[in-house]
Amino acid sequence: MNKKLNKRQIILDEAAKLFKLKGFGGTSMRDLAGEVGMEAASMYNHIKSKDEILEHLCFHVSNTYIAQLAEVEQMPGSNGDKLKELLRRHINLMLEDGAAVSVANNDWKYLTDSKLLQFKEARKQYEKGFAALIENGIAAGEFRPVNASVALFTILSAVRWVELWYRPGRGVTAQELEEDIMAILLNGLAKN
Amino acid sequence: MNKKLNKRQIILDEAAKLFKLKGFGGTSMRDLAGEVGMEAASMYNHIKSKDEILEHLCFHVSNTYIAQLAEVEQMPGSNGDKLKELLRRHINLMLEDGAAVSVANNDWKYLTDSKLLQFKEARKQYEKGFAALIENGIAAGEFRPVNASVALFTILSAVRWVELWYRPGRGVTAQELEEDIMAILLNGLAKN
DNA sequence: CTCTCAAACTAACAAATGTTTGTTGTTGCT
DNA sequence: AGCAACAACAAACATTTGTTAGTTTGAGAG
Repeated sequence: MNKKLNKRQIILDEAAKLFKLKGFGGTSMRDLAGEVGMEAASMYNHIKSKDEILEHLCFHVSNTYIAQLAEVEQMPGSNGDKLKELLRRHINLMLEDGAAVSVANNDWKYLTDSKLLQFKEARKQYEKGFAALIENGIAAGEFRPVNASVALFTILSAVRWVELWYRPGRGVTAQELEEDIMAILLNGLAKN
Repeated sequence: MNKKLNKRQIILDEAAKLFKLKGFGGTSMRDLAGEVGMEAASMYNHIKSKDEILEHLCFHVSNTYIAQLAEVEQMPGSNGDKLKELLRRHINLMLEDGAAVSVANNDWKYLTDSKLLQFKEARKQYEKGFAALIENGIAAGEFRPVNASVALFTILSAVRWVELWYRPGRGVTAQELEEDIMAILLNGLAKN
């Protein structure tokens, strides 16, 4: 009974890796089946369609992000503290589930119709919550009075390279990574 | 005689827009032909293949970046000045040629064989030069002693949202944009 | 042993893909 | 007018695509 869920999970995991590597359009069901170790047709015993795979991966990520936002919003502390914690969790998901995050970042545009709308909406919700932290921080005098949207996208984009670049054991630990990124974004690169 | 170059340019420009919007794999030659205003087969009077289009777009961008690096390297001034100038030009190309930059950022992985290698090499060269500026700046005491690679990718990624987000007349001018981004990256978001 | 049922396979499908072929205007030069 | 080069077209191509149908396999339950 959980054998089925297991095989399904293997397919989803392998799909995330392949989509990250070769893109959604560049990955055929036969490619994926080869990686999983069965024929393409056999996978349809476990998944509904190629689109369903993409949807699962994208919404797994967006749901996690939104849940993290909700948690952080209800924490005590300054806006700076909250922003830092949200960013920390944001980076963490990339480190733990890099392939899925990569797919959600790059291949979401291949979602169809209502699912595409739904995903865009979810992303917008996350960005709105993120921006609110920045705006509140500016209003409270914690942050520089920059354009909040510019700051938001600068920060969110800044951390995107993590999923492209980071591999465990590359001389930089996850902690160092988080610290350096947050140091640059919050305190800047210039010494003064 | 320049009619041919003209049509070819139209195809390349339209391809950049479509690839940005729907991805390389998600754009068929018939889609593109429809946008250009001819049949798919007719385009082969102006271009060699779909791959050639992708190659042109990708290398146009990478060549420009590398040329800008070479120019800035030979300028006088501190490492901070050079970094600032290179970043300014980097952002500028995104503002002026956003679609092509988008393709080079997202669809380069569909390049084939030697072209793929070549592109990766070009990117590495650009990153190396960029990183050298940061390292020299740290050595000279101009910058915080962070990991140069982390700083490099944080900065390069941070500006990537520009091509995804920026549209002229969205309330933020190109100047404000550049200033705010550079302020955050160089001086940080936190007030102190 | 036999029945069952999920999960794998082979084979085939229709649709879409990038590209080639052969042909037909159309333009400009002599 | 006549030739040459170009640029558009329709039709077809071989392949690849995602997916379905029908069949076989194999393990567990009675």
